[in-house]
Amino acid sequence: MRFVGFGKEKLMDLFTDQQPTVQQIVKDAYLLKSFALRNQTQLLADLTQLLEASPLRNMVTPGGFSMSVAMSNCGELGWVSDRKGYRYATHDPLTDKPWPAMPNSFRTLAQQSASAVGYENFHPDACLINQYKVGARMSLHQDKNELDFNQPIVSVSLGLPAIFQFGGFERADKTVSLLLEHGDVVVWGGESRLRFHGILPVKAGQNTALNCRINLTFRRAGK
DNA sequence: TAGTGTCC
DNA sequence: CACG
Repeated sequence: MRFVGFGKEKLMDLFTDQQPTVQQIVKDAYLLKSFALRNQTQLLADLTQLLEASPLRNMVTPGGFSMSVAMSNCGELGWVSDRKGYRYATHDPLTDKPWPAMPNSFRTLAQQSASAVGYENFHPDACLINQYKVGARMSLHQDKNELDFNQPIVSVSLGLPAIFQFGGFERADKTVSLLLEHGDVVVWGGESRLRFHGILPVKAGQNTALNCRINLTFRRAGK
């Protein structure tokens, strides 16, 4: 086991599991390196298709600021933000149509990721698609608009690398930083389900097929 | 506070 | 770090 010291709370013990690609972070949080690479061709094809139906758009926060991350959704429910607040909606406010169905390639990856770290009954009904162009960021926040915190969060990273910050249960708590690269998956649930997390501004990058970072976040939003 | 501008 |  390799201890990685991070500040006052010694937040992180990071160690390698039996599977060389799976690392556990703090409690009930896992990094699966390169886990999404196997099916990436199908994944990207499905992504392109569903974004034609529900395009990426920059949503507005309740405070009135435009988010630097462009978003869309697929699945029964989609996360939306506007001046009224954050919530899940069955329909895309841009098209007034239901969000595109969650492709099998998406669902399978999410469930396999969750199973790989012990969440055997993950049934996502929502997939938030985040596009980070160079410079885009996501400040520390909690995923707490879902109805059932017993199900984990599965986050899939594609394209440009980014630094993921994983914190505590208050915004000011010490955070740890993880480099998330193309194909990496982060899963957190249980006692870590409501930890603050965020993404530092994405830097102009390497020679990737995508000139941006795409993040797929799978959740059980409804009951 | 799922942001931003500004100060020291 | 204050601001809304």
